[in-house]
Amino acid sequence: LVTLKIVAEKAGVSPTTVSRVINNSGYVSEDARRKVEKAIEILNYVPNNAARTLAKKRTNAIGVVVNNLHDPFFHDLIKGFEDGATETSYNIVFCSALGGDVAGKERYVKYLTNGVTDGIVLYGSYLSDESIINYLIDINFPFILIENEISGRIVNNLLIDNVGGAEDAVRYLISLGHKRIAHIVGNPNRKVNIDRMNGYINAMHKNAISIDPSHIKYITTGYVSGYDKMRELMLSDNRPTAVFCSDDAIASYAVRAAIDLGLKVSKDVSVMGFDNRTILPDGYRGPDITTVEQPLYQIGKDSICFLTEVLLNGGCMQPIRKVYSTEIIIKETVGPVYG
Amino acid sequence: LVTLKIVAEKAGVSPTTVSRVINNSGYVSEDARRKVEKAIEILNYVPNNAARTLAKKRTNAIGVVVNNLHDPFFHDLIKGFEDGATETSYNIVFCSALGGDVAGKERYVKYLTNGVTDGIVLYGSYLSDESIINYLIDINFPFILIENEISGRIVNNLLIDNVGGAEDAVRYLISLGHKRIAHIVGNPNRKVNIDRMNGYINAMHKNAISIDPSHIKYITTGYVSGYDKMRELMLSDNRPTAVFCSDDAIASYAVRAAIDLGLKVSKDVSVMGFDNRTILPDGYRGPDITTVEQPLYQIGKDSICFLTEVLLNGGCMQPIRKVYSTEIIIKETVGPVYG
DNA sequence: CTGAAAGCGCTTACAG
DNA sequence: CTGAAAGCGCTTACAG
Repeated sequence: LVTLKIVAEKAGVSPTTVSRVINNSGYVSEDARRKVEKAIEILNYVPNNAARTLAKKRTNAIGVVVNNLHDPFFHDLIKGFEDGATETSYNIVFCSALGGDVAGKERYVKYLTNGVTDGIVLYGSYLSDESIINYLIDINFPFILIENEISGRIVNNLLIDNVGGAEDAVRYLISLGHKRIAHIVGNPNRKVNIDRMNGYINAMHKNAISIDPSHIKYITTGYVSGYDKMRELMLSDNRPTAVFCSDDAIASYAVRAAIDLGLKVSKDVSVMGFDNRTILPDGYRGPDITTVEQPLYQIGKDSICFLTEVLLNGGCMQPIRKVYSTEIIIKETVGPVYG
Repeated sequence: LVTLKIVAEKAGVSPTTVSRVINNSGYVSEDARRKVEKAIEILNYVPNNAARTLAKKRTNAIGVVVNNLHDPFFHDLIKGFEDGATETSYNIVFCSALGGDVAGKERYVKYLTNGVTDGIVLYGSYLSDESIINYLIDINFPFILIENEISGRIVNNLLIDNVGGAEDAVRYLISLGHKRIAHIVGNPNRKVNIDRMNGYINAMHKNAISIDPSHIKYITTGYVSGYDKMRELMLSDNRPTAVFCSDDAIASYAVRAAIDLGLKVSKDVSVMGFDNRTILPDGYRGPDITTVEQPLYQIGKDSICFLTEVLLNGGCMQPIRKVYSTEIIIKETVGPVYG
């Protein structure tokens, strides 16, 4: 193993001087610098990060923690992280917890926050992340939270206006004449789904349309059960003319169900999603889903850039709070109400 | 900041004893253990990984390095890594280099190999990774290489039989009566594409079918140019009846081109891919592509498990070399030759 | 079963 | 411009 000390001996200078040249700090004579650089070259020396971290109390790395990194949902977001990475001098490492595994996520956070990164990006609208967030606050560790929030604690926050976006979506359906609008709700342990449901309710109330309680369906076994919920809705007595889903994955299954029932989507029934995912699960090949777009790429990129700023400015910074607005993307699954 | 020393004071024991209980090593009286555990609990102590790494020369982490983590191609592979992670006690961190950026990849490898991980999984069939691989060998760092190889150096290797898989694919086309079989070749700087091309050539030779040189097309601007290449093939004088593509992404564009030309895929022309990707780029919605499957999930999982073994057994282990075989997956884009 | 001491490989005041 | 020395927060022989 080649250490800084060995480099120093080879170069005929003190370890201090070697340190100065690899950190490009303090005064070093041209002559000394050349000797050190040559020794580094010859010995192929790379500084040990653990030792460096311990001495400097700084790792020069940022951690990104998500659930289910394999999910194609992350496509845009990861691209944002990657592009953010090219604009920061920090190394970026990703950690993934499977499913909604809080314990696994917590383990990674404790790992990353103790001498392996300087800051972390925590993604995910999980209510169950509260303990993790509290931990980060308690140890006063720099982090930025995407798409999550816990009441009463103010942190660096990147949010999407899910309530507003859902409200827009439902208002759009109403503008096309729909009144019997159903809602298929995703996992209620995720704040994002609760917000979107509230947006749905708001829009209905504001337009003085009363909601048939049987028109609100919760998925049970993941987004796949959007299929069953849609089927139930379509076969019910008070069949809705439009269905707003918590996300595109659910919507894709709703569309499949409608098609399998012989319905023509957008004509016989409208289906609207949320997310504007480019990649839908399980090889979906139905019509393109009318949806609400959230700027995931931008958020991913911003999260790295903002966190970099936070780290560089130390504590002397206003907490970041940014709410990204959404946009309706008209595609093929929504049409005017029949008749 | 709460350190081990503070815990020791609080518990009224020496730092040595605290270290023993957090590492569960050596003898500790029940009484001392209890006092230490209580102090840890009260102070909410978490050991500093950098200090630990420096002292133990062991990080208890594994790094996974890939290009373009955002690519949905990684879906199965990442799932494999994640599931592998649940079977090892190592923490897993992912790093992503954008595009074919060797410099970025090298930077991450140098970072990970110097006091941040104990071993790394290097994915990708890039010929240009040679310098990285040589570096890893030179510093004697444990790693496992997926889908890559450099001649003359023996390393832990997880490979896919790309030559055999491609040969099978082309033999399958031949068995359906095809003779004028074209090949659209992906980036020739990736070994995988060269191997598959060799498989194509082998199959043709073994069946004594001569190849029309104009039937071998190289993509130019990424998989999207599969579209143009297919168009050229379909409009050429000696139009092929079947086209074998280096991968499914290219094949998906070839299919798009055929359809846009008014051809019926599988009847007028057969298209075969490689990878059996569940998620095709850019919202592909054509027929399901007949292809060759590689067990990416298994490989991802195995890579973590094998590397864990290597790390636990120190140097005293035979190098790993495993070649995974492939399987033809018949879907909708291949049919018997016309007439 | 326990603790004092040295050491892991760096950095950073400090003195010159 | 340069270097000796202390220290970052742990672990691990070693002696008891």
